[in-house]
Amino acid sequence: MTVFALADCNNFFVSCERLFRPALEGRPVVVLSGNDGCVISRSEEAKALGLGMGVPFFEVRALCAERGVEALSANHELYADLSRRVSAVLRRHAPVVEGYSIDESFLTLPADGTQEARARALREEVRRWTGITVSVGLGPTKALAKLASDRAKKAGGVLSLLDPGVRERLLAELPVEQVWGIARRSADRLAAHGARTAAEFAALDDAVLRKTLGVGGLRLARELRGQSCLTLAESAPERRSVTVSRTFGRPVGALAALEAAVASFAARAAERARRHGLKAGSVSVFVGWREDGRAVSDAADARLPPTADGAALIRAAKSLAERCFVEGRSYRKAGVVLGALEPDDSPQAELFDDGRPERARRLMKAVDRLNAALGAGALRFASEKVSRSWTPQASRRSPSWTTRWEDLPGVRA
DNA sequence: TCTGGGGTCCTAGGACCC
DNA sequence: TCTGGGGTCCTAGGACCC
Repeated sequence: MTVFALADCNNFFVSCERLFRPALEGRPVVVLSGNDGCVISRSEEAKALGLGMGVPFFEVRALCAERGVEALSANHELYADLSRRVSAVLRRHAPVVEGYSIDESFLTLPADGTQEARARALREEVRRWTGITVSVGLGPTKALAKLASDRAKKAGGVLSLLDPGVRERLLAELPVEQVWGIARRSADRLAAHGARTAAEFAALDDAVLRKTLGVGGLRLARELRGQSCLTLAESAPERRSVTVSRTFGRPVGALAALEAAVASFAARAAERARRHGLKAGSVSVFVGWREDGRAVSDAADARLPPTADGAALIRAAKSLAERCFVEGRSYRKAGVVLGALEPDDSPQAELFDDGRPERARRLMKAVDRLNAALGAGALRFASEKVSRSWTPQASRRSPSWTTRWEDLPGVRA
């Protein structure tokens, strides 16, 4: 028998920033999303000031200035690298580690009474080796482990919900919308059946659960009862789609600029697909703008012979952008989604194959190698460069301390 | 007047997650 | 004036097939 554990990095993005700027320790710090739009990570001091998760930065800018809050633009390159390092340590402690998000991993531990000691040891090693603090939740199911990790932060870093009595007390007082997988819509529907706490939710009749929230809801309720329904993914599931999208730094009204943005997104998406050894059989482009104060969007998509060739995907994306484009609209964001992904290992001969796919494959391989050696973006398609007027703002970005030679921190004795 | 039963595949949209 | 970016799964309904 095994138990589930969830290791969750505390205030992850802020913690990453502090690693290389210890002066931020003990001070209120927030990390902002693209265009410095929203608050997406907060230090404990920032939370104490009442800065909420996901609030628009412009609403709290004055408060931040007044209270000396350090606001930083997100540096995902740095966070991704540190996330990999944390996972590497976790893998030393558990045979199966399922990366759930950039800052959370599920793992299993043997149910032999040593779980809490193991969890503490793991937490200590992650801290010592990476500088990141994790909270660990233990439970007989994934949903309960997740719930335990939420509470672990205030309980010394490790919390177990393996004891049924402890579990019952917690679920009885927990508002149902704090359960993993239950948000407002579902909470409203559950309230109609008189279930407002996690315990009341778990106690609902199976048929009612199925009818109200579908199979997912039923599974979740069973998980809260201690009956394990969700298994640990032994290996990462095949990726279904790749999206690259951005809110523009300033509105885009010209087709040429929109096409340049979309070309750039398609190139990045193609790179990501190649990194996963995949090719795409469909491309979709979406654009967003504002009308009477509300956000509206449009999209167009197309099938194409599966490919990971940047040039082919750029061509497709640009023609879709043209299809979406309407003169006079002031676009605020756009994105490219690659779908119908499949492994790129079987060079399935195309009908009327003239050797071009193979040449494109070799070209892309060379581009990827050069960009890996010289730094991302060293080599780009000309169509990306026509206009960069759409580039998002990120004026408060920290250096990529661990992934770019030119950003390597220096140490003075 | 009465209009089957069972299946597949695809897509759009809803809901949720971090 | 200013609200991110990247994902997943499920469901309902339409088209189509025998």
